[in-house]
Amino acid sequence: MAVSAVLNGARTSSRTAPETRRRILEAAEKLRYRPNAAARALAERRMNTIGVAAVFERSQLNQYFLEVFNGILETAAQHDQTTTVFTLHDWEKDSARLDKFCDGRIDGLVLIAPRLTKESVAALPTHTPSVGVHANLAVPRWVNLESDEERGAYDMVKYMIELGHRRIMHLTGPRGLLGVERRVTGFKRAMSEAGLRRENTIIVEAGFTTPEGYRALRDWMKASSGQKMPQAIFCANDGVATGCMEVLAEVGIRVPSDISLAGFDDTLAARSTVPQLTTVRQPLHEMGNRAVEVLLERIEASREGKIDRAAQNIVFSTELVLRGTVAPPPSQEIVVPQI
Amino acid sequence: MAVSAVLNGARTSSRTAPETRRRILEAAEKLRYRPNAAARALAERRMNTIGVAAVFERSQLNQYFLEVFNGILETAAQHDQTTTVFTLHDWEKDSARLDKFCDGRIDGLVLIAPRLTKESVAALPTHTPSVGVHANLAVPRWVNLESDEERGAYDMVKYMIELGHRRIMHLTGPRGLLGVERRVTGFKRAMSEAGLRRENTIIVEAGFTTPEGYRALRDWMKASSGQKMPQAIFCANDGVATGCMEVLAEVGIRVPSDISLAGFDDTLAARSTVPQLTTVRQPLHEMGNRAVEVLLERIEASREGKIDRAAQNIVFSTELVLRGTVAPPPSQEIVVPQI
DNA sequence: CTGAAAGCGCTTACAG
DNA sequence: CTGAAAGCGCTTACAG
Repeated sequence: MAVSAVLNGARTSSRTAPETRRRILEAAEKLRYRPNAAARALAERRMNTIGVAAVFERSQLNQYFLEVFNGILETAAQHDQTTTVFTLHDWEKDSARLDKFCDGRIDGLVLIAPRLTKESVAALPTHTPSVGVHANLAVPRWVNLESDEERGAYDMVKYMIELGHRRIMHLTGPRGLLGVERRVTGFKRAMSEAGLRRENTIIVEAGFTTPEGYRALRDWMKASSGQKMPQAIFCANDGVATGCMEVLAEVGIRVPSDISLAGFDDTLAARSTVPQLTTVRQPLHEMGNRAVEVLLERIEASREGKIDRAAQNIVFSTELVLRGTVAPPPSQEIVVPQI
Repeated sequence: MAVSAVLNGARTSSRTAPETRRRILEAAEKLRYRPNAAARALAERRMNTIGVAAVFERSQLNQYFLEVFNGILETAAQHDQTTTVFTLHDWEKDSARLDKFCDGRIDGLVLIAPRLTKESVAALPTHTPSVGVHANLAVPRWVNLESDEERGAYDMVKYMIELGHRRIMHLTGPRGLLGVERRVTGFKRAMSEAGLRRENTIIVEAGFTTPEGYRALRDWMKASSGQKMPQAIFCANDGVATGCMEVLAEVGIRVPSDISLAGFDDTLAARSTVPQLTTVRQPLHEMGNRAVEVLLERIEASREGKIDRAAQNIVFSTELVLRGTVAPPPSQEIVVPQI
């Protein structure tokens, strides 16, 4: 008892005699004593650990994940929480495994970009507090952090239009995902507000990775040889935009003098191209920070018995980041070259 | 007892009567029973968790880390181990904290690119098995995974020389680090074997990040205005090479027709530039895989009382990855422009 | 085949 | 101010 009190310092009122205290400290030092985390966790019923679940594939090392994760690590460390990572291969199949992780080894869970279905929502852990970042659907009694992607897309496309662009392509992420559809909606809204219709609007599904961006643009160009190129391409994310840059470089179309190109997210990838990408910033790092704060609040609440039943969406604003890949359109139309 | 035996299945010989077994399973199902990980850890004296320690700064989101980490996660998951991450701000100051993490919450620790000093080596956890990846110095009784960086550098520079390059710059990482010095050594060896001396050899310290690469080349050019540009630049890593591409694009020097450029590591960054970077591949993902395997062996050994006292270095080979940024030098010398 | 008991290493009322 | 005791939820000999 005395040992526990002394060693935990502030935790309990230290009402130990100085001499006893000294002896305890001395012995602890001498023995290189370290309290055992598992035993403490068992007694206190808390691990001081939060879990992060994400799909993490070798093939698509994920800039997006890295930024959010970094924010999570930062805030977790500030609160003396350690972070453990659970990798899934596939949200559809693996969301059942989530429940297994919630076996006392973590106090709460943040799900990064989960792709949930109605069934998998039912399988979500119920005893362990959790929050989502960019979840693809609303979950009852859940907090989800998202950003105003529609607005971001709208702002970017409007900016392109103001520069004089008319014929604009949108290379989308995997259709059906909430965030993807929001970007499509923003794109369409900006186009139609400017009176630009069908013939100027090209929507092609790509994905979220650089190879997918490369493929999508290349395939479209193959199929459209001899037609007019778009004057600008608004991409699903920075990775896709990078893929586009490769295609364009290969065929000798220059960015931004011949064609404008914009990304989304503002990940490290946006600063790794030459010229650097004009993009829509989502505050991913801050969202990671916030996810942990919210989660910690929920953990605290559930400990005090007041389970927070209010579902809420926390919406972050997006921001245009103007760099080197968007410029006024060239005076002459460019024709899709033979590939 | 019976419950434990049944639920753990293979673990103990299941010698339970079918009827008892059925009842147990049924009850477990009905109650949605989940064994408590902390209690199990306490009883079994193992967490089935490995720790990963790395410096993880907001400012320099680290491609290198991401690749190694991904390999670690993969192998850990295969062995049903969870992975927890400890972030340090600074190896020098924080290596004392490492010891605190080793309080029973992890069974072993992998240190990613630790920058150790003699003092911090002494403070390294002794009871918890650990391995290093790219450690900067040899630690007694330790396993360190590294790659043949000298050879990688040598091969790349030799390749440049064979293409006809004579005046070659090496933009180094932070001087003093083992890996950095090895690359410098490989560079120098290739140069001197080819009979290229001082006047053709330009060594400038940069760092490991894109902004540092940008700064270093730009500063050098500022100070060298009117002199001859190098015909090729061999960079400390892919991030630095990306920084160089930015500078060169700004001043209108084309890669690779005017100047050749090579990176190191073959991270995602090497595939995000246009044209893609010619680089030296280190098998980072595989090194992450292997680190976990070795660590798990050591954990097992230490459990069986046979502490493995043999220090060993596991050396992976490097490999030239020829992409788009290295070509024969131009016929005319290029002069450093005024910046 | 089954169950009572001790122990893993802590924390937290509680009685002195 | 101090220490004996119970309990956190498991596993593992051990005796029946």
